[in-house]
Amino acid sequence: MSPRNTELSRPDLVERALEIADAEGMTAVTVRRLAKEFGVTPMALYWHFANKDELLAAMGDSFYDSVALPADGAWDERLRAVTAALVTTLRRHPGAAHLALARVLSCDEGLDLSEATFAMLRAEGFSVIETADIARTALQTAASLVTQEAGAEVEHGSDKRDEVIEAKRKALAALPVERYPNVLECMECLTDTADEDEYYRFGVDLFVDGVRALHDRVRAESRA
Amino acid sequence: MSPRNTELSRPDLVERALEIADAEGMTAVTVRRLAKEFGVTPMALYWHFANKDELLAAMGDSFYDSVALPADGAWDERLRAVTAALVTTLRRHPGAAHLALARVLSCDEGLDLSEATFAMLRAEGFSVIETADIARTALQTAASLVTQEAGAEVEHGSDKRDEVIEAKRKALAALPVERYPNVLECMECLTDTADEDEYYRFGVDLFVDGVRALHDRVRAESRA
DNA sequence: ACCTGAACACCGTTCAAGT
DNA sequence: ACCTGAACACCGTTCAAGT
Repeated sequence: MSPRNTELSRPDLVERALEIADAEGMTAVTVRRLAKEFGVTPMALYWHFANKDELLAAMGDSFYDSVALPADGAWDERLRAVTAALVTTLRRHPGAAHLALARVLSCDEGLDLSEATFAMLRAEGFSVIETADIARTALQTAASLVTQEAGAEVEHGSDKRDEVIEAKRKALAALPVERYPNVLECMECLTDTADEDEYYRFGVDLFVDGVRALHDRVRAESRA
Repeated sequence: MSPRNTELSRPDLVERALEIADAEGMTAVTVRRLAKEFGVTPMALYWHFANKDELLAAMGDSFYDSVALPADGAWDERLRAVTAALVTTLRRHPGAAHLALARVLSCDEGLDLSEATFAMLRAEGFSVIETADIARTALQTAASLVTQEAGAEVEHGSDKRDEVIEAKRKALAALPVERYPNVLECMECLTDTADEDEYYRFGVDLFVDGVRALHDRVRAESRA
């Protein structure tokens, strides 16, 4: 596409791949397409990545570069803070956000984040099993919120998103009112997120509240 | 592969596709592969499905055929029951479970389930936005639990799963103890789910407890 | 109604070769 | 050290044709 005006590099390739994912969906992220973007033959990428999986892994890893781990405050506030921080990074590239899930325990930055979160939860009295589950759920919650946001429709790129959403809305609107009164009542919220900040706050709260309830049970049992 | 001993049909194709997904991962589910399984040319499938997306949609829809919607009990017990019921169906085909997410509001059975769940939440005083978010989270929670279960490694088929998990365990075990003491302590839980029932109970509880906490807040505010 | 044959525009990946 | 050319075994999908 564009003529070679710059050398290839892993970070540049990853960045461009993330942009393509957001613009046209992950299906558009192919070795050949990426090569074309850099004005280079497909096989050139194999010098920088062993294979496509390694490219996807690098894309996943990239999210953990910019996650600030909070050190102060009560444990539940810190848990909320990591979850919110994860949401923030993943939101930068919704189309590729799910790639982060498989990489938490497979890159240094992800491991650092995990270690800090684990330490916090263990110190608060959670068992190893609970700790693993809670930390996994925190990441999963962040990824789900970003990926499943109504109106995000992350599997299609930002190019075709509007028509996909419009089609979905039309399909819902055509539903029989007698049978699906509540679905129709919720139609707006199901196809569009009116207040994004509120949406993410709600989702993170739901998770943290659940953990807090569990925490209270754990404390109650240990006192008994 | 096998010679044509039976006619092609949508349900048979879907069933076989789900089996392939579990055995070898979703990447193995291709039009050509599926055709080969039925001893038929790839284009034969295009009589039964408009395209591959429609096949994937039908796979996703299939999960909602067997979800029992509970009618009695307290609202939180019913919410727990739907979530658990979702877990149960999705667990039948972990490799394809994520396909159910995009289809809740796009097939009759999914819509029926949604309508019943929405009605229950609305009757309990949740707003339309809260209702939509909670219902979405219930499904997402179920899917995540199934997909992210330690030792499930759903993206690789059941054939290569063991070596992938072994590799992951080895990588974690090689980590420096000074830097990752808590990760190492949790290693077992991160690579294997010791008690599956407990794992799912924990995950569903975490979600329902979160909703209950929210519910209490809603009630407290409406009284004020 | 249901399936095939041939063809097209894509994939990821190899390997030897160029500079 | 970094990239190319040619080739291979795959994809999904079309369209006209067979029965």
